[in-house]
Amino acid sequence: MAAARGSTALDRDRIIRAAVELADQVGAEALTIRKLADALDAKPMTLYSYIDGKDDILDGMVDHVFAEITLPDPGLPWRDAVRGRCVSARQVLGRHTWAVPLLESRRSPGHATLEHHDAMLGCLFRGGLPVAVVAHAYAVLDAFVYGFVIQEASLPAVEGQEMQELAHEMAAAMPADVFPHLARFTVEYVTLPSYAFGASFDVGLDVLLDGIEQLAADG
Amino acid sequence: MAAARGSTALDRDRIIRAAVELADQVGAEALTIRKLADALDAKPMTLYSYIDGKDDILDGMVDHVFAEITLPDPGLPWRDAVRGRCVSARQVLGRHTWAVPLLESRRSPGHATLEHHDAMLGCLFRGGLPVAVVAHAYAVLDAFVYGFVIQEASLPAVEGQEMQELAHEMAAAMPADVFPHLARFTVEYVTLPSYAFGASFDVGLDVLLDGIEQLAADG
DNA sequence: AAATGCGTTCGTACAAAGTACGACCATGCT
DNA sequence: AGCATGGTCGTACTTTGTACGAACGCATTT
Repeated sequence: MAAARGSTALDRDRIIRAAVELADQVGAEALTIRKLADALDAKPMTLYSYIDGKDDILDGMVDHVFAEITLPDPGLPWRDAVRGRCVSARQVLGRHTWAVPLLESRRSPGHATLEHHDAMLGCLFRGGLPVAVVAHAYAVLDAFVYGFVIQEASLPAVEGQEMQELAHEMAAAMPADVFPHLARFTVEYVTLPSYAFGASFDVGLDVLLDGIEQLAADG
Repeated sequence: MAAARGSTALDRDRIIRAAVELADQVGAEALTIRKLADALDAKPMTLYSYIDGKDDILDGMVDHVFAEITLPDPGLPWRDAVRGRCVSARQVLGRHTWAVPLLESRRSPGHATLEHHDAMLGCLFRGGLPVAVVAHAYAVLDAFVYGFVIQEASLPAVEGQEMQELAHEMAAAMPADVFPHLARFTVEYVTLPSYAFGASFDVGLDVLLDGIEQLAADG
């Protein structure tokens, strides 16, 4: 009964956690039952006693990621609370970039996911926003966060030394006569040492929060 | 030499177009070389004369989708032009929901993709926005569009009769003591006949455009 | 005209992956 | 002791991408 190797007994949660870790390392496409089993010191078929096929694992992984995101702090004004959870969401999804595309395909939200959504709505309600504004705020903020993370993930580099080198390469390779504005943008902005794609996150987030406050005030 | 069946001769473009069509019907995960070959009245291996593995097809598909998006109209004020292209982008990506997750994983942007980005930057530059604001505007708007499409795609229904029925089911199944705010939100808002998730798109888009104008004005 | 070569097509086959099936085995209950 | 139960996993089937090389048609060279 006691598992060999120093490993703890297998259970669904341990499998999910190992899957998340593996996906962090090799990406979601490269996550296979066989590798996962290896990582758990088990054989592929053994996992099937605890999980209901690969889709079940993916569902569990998404839920696990949601659980990592800090919930909006109920003690804070709604704006600060929401801001905090959006920043956290970006961080977490940035750690698990494979998760964002998965959010799309998963059909059955887990407990942590629902919990999370509930907390967000509660925060907005407590802020006194009208229902319609709550709905828009929710949709719009999450769209922004998801989309931003997708973009960050698709960038080969995001800032710093590596980014600069890459930007210079790109600038050199970019045919300025075919894509003049792209070329200009790269040379005039992306190659600057101060360039950081991520800076746009705070800008966009604050614009949205301002806008939502405005909607609530007009409402 | 002339292909049998009424089909035109094979070439890369025709393969990509068929792939897009197939993905629209069966989804990106279910897109296989074999099915694609069938759709083209060819055998799997035949495709490899024109394309360089499946990844090449995926790259081509992404580029094809970009080509479908209406470019910002150079004759319009930047705000209207950008707005128009964002609306178009949402429509196009909504038609090809499989494309959004793909944007993340693809590494080599095609010609249409670059063309598209160039046009967007050109539009913003012509509007007289400072480079930094252009960068933020670009990042923030695309984040919003991508993220919104992802969310729309993950919803089982989005509005209308079907949505209402589903919302009622959800409301009935939702344990109000565990997820009170989610329950309230569903009952008070989602079940309304007027509910339409998509309405938040315009709200968010205008908030962002307002914010960008403001950034530009502040210098 | 014959030979040569090149581009296209595709039959075959292999490797990787998900997972159904059923055998094996330790545990605990009667 | 005998038996049921639940976890483990060896085996094997299916689906996928794609390497390999044979077959074929056309054009160019000799």
